[in-house]
Formats: sequence, structure tokens, C-alpha cells
Amino acid sequence: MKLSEAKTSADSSAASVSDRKAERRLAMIATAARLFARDGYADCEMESVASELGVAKGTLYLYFRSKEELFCACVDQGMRELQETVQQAAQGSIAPFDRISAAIRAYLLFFEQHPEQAELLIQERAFFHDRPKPTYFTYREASRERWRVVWAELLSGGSIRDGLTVDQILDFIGNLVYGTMFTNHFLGRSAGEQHALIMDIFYRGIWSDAQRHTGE
Amino acid sequence: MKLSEAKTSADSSAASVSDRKAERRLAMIATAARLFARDGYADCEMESVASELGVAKGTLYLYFRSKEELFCACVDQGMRELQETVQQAAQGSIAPFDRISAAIRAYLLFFEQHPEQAELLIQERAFFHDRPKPTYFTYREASRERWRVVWAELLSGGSIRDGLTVDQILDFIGNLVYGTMFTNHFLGRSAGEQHALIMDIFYRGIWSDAQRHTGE
Amino acid sequence: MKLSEAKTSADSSAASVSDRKAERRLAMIATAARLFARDGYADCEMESVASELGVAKGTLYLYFRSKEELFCACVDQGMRELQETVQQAAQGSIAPFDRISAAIRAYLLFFEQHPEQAELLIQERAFFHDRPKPTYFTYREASRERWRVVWAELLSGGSIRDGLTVDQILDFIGNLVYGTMFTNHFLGRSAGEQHALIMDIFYRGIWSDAQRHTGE
Amino acid sequence: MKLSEAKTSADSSAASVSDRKAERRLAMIATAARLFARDGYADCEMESVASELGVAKGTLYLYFRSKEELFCACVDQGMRELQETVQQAAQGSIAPFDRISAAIRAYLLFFEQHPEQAELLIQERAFFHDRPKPTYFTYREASRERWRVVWAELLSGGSIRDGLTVDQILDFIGNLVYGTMFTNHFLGRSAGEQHALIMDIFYRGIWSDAQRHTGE
DNA sequence: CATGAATGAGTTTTCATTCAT
DNA sequence: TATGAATGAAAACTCATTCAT
Repeated sequence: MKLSEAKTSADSSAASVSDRKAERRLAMIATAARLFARDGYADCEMESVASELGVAKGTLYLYFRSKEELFCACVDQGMRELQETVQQAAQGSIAPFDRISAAIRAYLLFFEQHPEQAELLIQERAFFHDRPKPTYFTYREASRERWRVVWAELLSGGSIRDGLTVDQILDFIGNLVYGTMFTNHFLGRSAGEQHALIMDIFYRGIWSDAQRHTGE
Repeated sequence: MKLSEAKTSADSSAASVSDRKAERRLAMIATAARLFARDGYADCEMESVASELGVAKGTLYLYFRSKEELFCACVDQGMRELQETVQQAAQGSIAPFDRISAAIRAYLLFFEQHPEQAELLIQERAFFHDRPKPTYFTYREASRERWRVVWAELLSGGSIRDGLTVDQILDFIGNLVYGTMFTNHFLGRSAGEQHALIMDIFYRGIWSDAQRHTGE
Repeated sequence: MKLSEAKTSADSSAASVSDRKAERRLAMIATAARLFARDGYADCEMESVASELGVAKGTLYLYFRSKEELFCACVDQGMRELQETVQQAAQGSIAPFDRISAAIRAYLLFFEQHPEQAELLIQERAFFHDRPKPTYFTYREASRERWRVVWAELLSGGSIRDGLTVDQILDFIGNLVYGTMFTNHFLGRSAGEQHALIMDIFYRGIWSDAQRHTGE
Repeated sequence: MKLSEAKTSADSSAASVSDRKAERRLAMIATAARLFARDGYADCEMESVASELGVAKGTLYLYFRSKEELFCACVDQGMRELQETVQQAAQGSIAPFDRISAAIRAYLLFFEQHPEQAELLIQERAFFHDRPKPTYFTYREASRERWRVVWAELLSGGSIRDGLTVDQILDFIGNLVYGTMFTNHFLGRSAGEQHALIMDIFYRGIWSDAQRHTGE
């Protein structure tokens, strides 16, 4: 359905003007994200986005001041959805380790189902690398605070080896899933059973008991 | 010293014409890599690269067919140097685990000392994302074969837990260092003691002995 | 008072619908003239004019077919007011020379008090210079006929030197005040006592009696 | 002759590279001035100027940073030529009044022969009216200093009526020729014998001897 | 009458690449 | 080989105008 064909009937009772505007904004963001990811920021013309939406170029500029702003809206929206997806997944469990596992699985699946978001993260850095920090890391740090509580609980509960701090663990797992996500994306790998493996090594390491003894 | 001033005197006895050309090529690549990383591929003009080198714009085209080719040469050169650095570091030890540790430390330090290479990897994907696979992964897979041997030895020697395959381990550690490297790069973190931590968790996991029992 | 708030109550008894329309037209012209002069024709947006008036953009198009027509209405209105101002000033005196003086003073004062009109004359020529003749000159020639009578009387009455024709005098004084007006406008000068000087030189020239003798 | 065909032969002995550049700059200015005047600043595309010159659009940008800079160069060049023309004309005579007459004639003839310069003055004000003062007035004030000397001599020599100051005279004649020039331009009038008339009235006024007596 | 969301034509400027010298 | 003047394709963004409500 073309954006231009949406909402032409008389449902104005429920949806206010600003609702409809927000709705169209989201539709624009969704389409733009797809095309930005497909063609790259530079090669994605505003004209293409508009025509894909079935509207005129000028209309895009009624919703976004510039191409850059549209792009940023795409990244922001993607990160918000990622965050929400991960949180929702985590809420399905109560046990800390289960929540962590669920969150990581959701994270990897999100990018598998929304590969355009991985591309947008790259595009953002490539084209706007004068910005202090990629949006991704802003969100990563925001979520860090929430997970800190969970890990602290595990640490104080004796589930974690002595000598590891919450920050070290958070960094490790954060870097691991970040690298895994991009590798999956570039090599076309799926998150499926990979997830169990990651958690396994993360929790138990690769060493055999014999080696644990020697290595200590 | 400007490139244009180099090698103007009579040392042609030792260095053949093609040597000199290769040398200038390398100088061009070094300068271009720095500028590509600093300004981004799009905003880095051939004119800037040329003037930084002290040569005319047209001269660059005597060494590289196009801006894209120059860029690719930068990425290739960077990956070659990475590979060499890592291999050299690994050769300093004999014990497999030591070699692995040394390689990972060298990897992280390389990108810390050559942050422009991290940028180039991003730029490559952002601007030439119609290519099947980032150069980085081509090199990663090439080196995989060398490390496979090392890990196979460890596995058959009983140093590694049952149930893990070489490929799983290679993927895990590959993703981990990849994610760590980019995070370090974006957040300005240093590889220093981080390295010991990574190896520690990688080898032994995060679980306490109590949890290991429960979690099994 | 916003235009949109004007005349909303029941005074339709006296003012007919077309009266009200004419009134709003004038308000639009006044506002537009100010903004056209302030920003220049190109940089003055219909949107600005509308919002300054407190109406929607589309409303302007109910009164003027196009931006160009609105602009022309501004120039026309300005020239009509100039004409009226000058004529009214002239009617205050009976003696021909006094009427002439009064008219010239009124002319210079008009543009001093309505500097936007000077700007509009420039804008008109700059943007619509395919037109045969600036509106200003149309009005100037129209008024010429009225003044021709006055001067003819002075000529036949012997007040004017032999050898000068009415047309020559009209051209001279017309050019003089035109040039004076624009110079005043651009350099921010006031018409004040300048007027007396202009008339003095115009009537008596600059030569001393001695020079008159020699120069003849 | 197309600009692109100029100077292709081997006269590089005399004309240095910078000479040729200056020459091309002038050719560009001449062509641009004509087209700016013909089409107006807004409607005159850089493409048109380039193609009229027989060069590519980009070449214009090697000589002028922007359309605006090209335009300013046209106005400046025009004013310089005006100044030179007027000065040269004045130098043909020795007697002050003759020099003044010659200068005014040259001024009016210059704009008659270069009507595009009159247009450029209008365009400049219309499009860049945020600038403090039109270029014309900058030049007018610069030349004022030179003429001040001439008039001071006439005043002290008794050729000028008592009660007139040099500044008053300079303003009067400046405004008069400015207004005359533009009127000529707009109405397509020629400066020819008009010049004699202007000087006549300027020097002797319009009053008859009888009126002089009465009016005093 | 009034509104304001939607339209889409139109132009400057940049910069990779070429090629005559 | 080296130069650098010349080329020209390409795209974001604005804003006058329209018209459904």
C-alpha cells in the first residue's frame, strides 16, 4: 500500500492530525532505512525514498529538515526498537542468567531480522564521523545501567568467579555480541544455535578441567 | 620530506625504476590512508592527497587508476600489515596458548596504533557495500586456516573442554576480538590490561565453581 | 491587529462585501510592500507575507493571482500614493513657482517617509526587466502632462529664459529629483533643507554674475 | 572568437601564464556582464555564461569562487572603466568648466555605450541589498575628492555665486547626472545635445533676468 | 471564504578524471 | 613522467502554486 493511499477514508474521529503525521513519519523512516541500507547513504537519493513512498520529494522535507535528519531518525528509531525488543525478551524470564541469555538471543535475532540496522550503524560512522560517538554506543551505555543491577546480584550471590567486576563482564559480553552481530551480518550467518555456544563459552570458558588446573 | 623531493639524486644504481615506483606507491598509500580515515572517503579529495604528498593531482593517476583503487590499496595494505604484525607476534612463543595470547594482543595493539585502519574498514563497507564481503573478512578467513592447526593440536591434546569444535572456538574468539577492537576504537579505550581479562574469561568463563555445578 | 481579526463583527451594514475585500487587499499590499522591500523580491516568501498578516498562504491567492501580481500591486499602489501626495502638496499654493517647489518637496519627502517604495522601484526593474518601461516612468509621464500646463504659463509669462522649452525643463527637473531621491535613499540623507538648494540652483544656476558675463 | 580558441598558438614568450589568466578573467567578466544585464542576475545561469564563452561550467569556477563573486567582478570592472573613461575625458581640457563639462559628457556617454552597466547597478542593489552601500556610490565618493579641488578653485576664483559650497554643488551635479543617466537608460534616450542643456541650466538656471530680479 | 498539506521544477556547485604540454 | 587546466555529471533543497477539505 502506498503511503499516499493510506488513511484516506473517514477515520479522522480516532486519529488526530498529529497522530497521522506521526504515522506517516514512521512510514517514511521505515522506507528510508531500507533504502539507506540498500544503497548506502550517498547513493540513496531523496527522490528514490519519496517515489518509493508514493509521495513527492518536497513532502519528505515537510517531515524532515534534511537528508541527514531523516537518516538520523532512521538510526534512532532502529536503536529504540532494538532496545525495546531486547528488554521485552529479558522480561520473559526471572532468573538472572535466563534473562541475560534471552536478551542476547533477542539482540542477535533483532539484527538478523533487521539487517538494515546493522548497515545504518556503519553508514552513520562513515558519513558523520565527526560526531563524538556512534548512536549505537549511546544506547549501549544507556542499557548498561540496567544490566549492571542484574550482574551485581549475580556477583554478590556467588555465581561469578572471584576477581571479575561487573564492568569487566559487561564490557566482555558487550564486545562479544557486537562483534558476533557484525560478523553474522557480513557473512550471512544466522544467530540460531550460535547463541547457545556463545553463552556456554562465556559462562564456562573453553578450557578443559585438566587445563584449568594447569593454567591456574 | 615531500614525496617529490625524495630520491631525486643518483641512487639509481641500487634501486631499480620499479623499486622506486613501489616506494612512491607506498608513500601515497600511507598518506591516503590517513586522509581517508580523517575525512571519510567522500570528503577526502584526490587534490588533498596529492597536495599533502607534494605532487600534482594527475600524478596520483599514474599510480592508481581511480580514487576507488587508491582506497582499496589502502585497505589491502593495512590488512597485510595487520596480518604480518599478528604473525610476527605469534612467532615469539612456542606454547600454543601463548601464541594465541600474543596474537590477540598484537591484533588489538595494531588497531590501537593504527586507528585509521579501523576507519578504513568502516568506510569500505559504507561506500562499496555492493561488494560481497569486506576485505577484513577475506583476511580473517585466510588466517583462520593457520590457526586451525594450532587449535586442533590443543583439542587433541585435551586442553579444551569436550563438545567444542575448532570452528566454534575460532568463531567465538574472532567475533570477540573484532567487537573489542571496534569498541576500543569508538570509545577511545586502550587494549592494555584488557587483553589479560579477555583471555581469562575466554579460557575459564565467568562462572564460579559453585555455579558451574549448578549450571551443568 | 492581525488582518484575520479585523472586521469580524457585524458592520456589514455599511461596508459591502466588496469594500471589505478592497480593504483587506490594501492591508495585504501594505504588508507585502514592506517585506518585498526589506527582503527583496526573491527572498520574500509568500509564506512570510501571509504569516505576517496572520492568514494562510492560500488566502493570498484569493486576492492576487500570483506573487508577481501582488508585487505589481504594491508598486502601483505606491505610485498612486506618490502621485496623490505630490498633487495635494501642489494644490496648497497658487503661484506656479510655489506649486513646483511644493511638489518637489513633497516628492522627496514621500520617498523619505516611504523608503520601501524606492526599493520596490529597483526590485521591479531587476526582476521584471523584460517589461518595456518601469512603472515609475509611466507615472512620471502621466504627471508630465499636468505640469506642462504650469510651465507653459511661466514660459509665456516671461519668467523663463529664452531658448528653453517646457520639455527640456521637465526633463531636467525630473532627472534631478529622481537622482536626488535615490541618492538620499542609498546614502540615508534627508530631504530637509536640501530642497531649498535644489530649487535655488535650478532657478538661478551656479554661476556668479561675473561668470555669466564671461560664459555667454 | 570563442574564448576557448584564443591564444592557442605559440605566443607564450610574451604572455606569461598569469597574463593569460587575467585576460581570460576579463573576457569572462565582459560576457557575464552582458548576460547578467540581459537576463537579470537570477535568470542568468552560470551554464549560459560558460557556453557563451565556449567553456565548461566548471571552468568559470576556476576563475570565480561563486556566481556572486563573478557578478561583483562585473560591477567592479564596470565602475573602474567608468572612472577611467571620465578621468581621461577630463584630462583633455585645462579650463575647469571645460573639464567638468567633458567629464559629465563622458559619464553620460559611457552608460549610453555600456547600458549593461546601468542594469548591473540595479541588479546589485536588488539582489545584494544587505550590503551597506551600492558600489556605484563607493566610486562616486572616491571621485568626489578629485573634483572637490577643481570646484574649490572655481569658488575662490569668483566664478561661482556667493552662498554655494563645494559640497552643495557636488551633490547637485552628482544627483543630476545620476538621475539623467538612469532616465536615459530606461527611456532609451541619447546623451547627445542633452549634455549642453544640462550644463546650461546647471550654470545659469532657468530663470529669465526679469524673474531673477523678482525672485530675489 | 479560508486553510495548509502536497507538489515538483529548477540551478548552483563540487570534484573525480582526462589529456595536452 | 609529471603537470594542472578543463571538463561535466549529478543531487539536495526551496518555494510558488494548487486544491481537497
